Amino acid sequence: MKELKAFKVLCDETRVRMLNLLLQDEHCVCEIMQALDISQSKASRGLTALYDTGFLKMRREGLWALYSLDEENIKGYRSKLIEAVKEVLKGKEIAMLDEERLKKARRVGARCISQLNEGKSLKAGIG
Amino acid sequence: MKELKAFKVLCDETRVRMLNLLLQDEHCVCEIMQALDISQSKASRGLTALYDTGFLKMRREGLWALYSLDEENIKGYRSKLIEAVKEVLKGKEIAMLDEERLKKARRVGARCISQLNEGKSLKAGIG
DNA sequence: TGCATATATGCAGGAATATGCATATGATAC
DNA sequence: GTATCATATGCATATTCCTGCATATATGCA
Repeated sequence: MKELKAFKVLCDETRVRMLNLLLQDEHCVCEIMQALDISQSKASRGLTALYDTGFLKMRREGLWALYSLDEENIKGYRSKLIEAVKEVLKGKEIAMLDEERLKKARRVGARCISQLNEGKSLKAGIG
Repeated sequence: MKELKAFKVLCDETRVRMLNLLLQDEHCVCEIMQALDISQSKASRGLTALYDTGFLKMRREGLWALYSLDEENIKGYRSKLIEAVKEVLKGKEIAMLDEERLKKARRVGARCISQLNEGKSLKAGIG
């Protein structure tokens, strides 16, 4: 029963948090990894899993892989699952933290903002 | 995030089929195991898992453990998940088969109906 | 008391999953 | 071309999950 893969992908806290962030806007892997404070490989794998199960779509822009909700595909059981996810994360402290960190982690230039913030001697200009 | 256990319990085809059967009526372990054509321990564990995650309630009647939907508890994310399950099983061949077999597997006497049907020399009276 | 029945569970083997590390890939800039 | 960057992925390990088998538990009946 292939539909159960969609349930399975949402058993994982990291992936649920990712999906939650992507309900609103499109984001690249490095934004997500900063927002959730996780490793790059974890972020990449999680997003790929959500993509493979039909929740997300992806487009490339330069070096970035930009993931966003695949609205066209969010019908039937997937939309019910997303509603369930929303219910679960509603008012959760961690979800708010994720959103806070996401705000500070926008992809704005040739490098991710986190590096721009931390690095003192980067030449890259922004916006 | 304890709510994710509810997602996890529904990653398994057997448990999803169980829940589906119990959306309608109360049933004992032996009915479920016959309906799904699975082992007793598998049936028991599956039902226990659905119970532990708040989908089912249970009452005892003699030797039987009678499981049914815990309606009181099916609010919020659990109800969304159940809707998702319904969507997934809607029109599925296997779900129909489960229901067919369930009809023939009612608990009606001192023994499960399956044994009553197969055994030729059982004294137990029915109904 | 002793036996039969329905259910629950301890255990073990095997399968599936998650994840860090290192590296590959593919795009961009110089 | 080389170097750099964002992302993806192979590998190895740790952990979790599933399930059959056997057995324990608990109830009912004689």
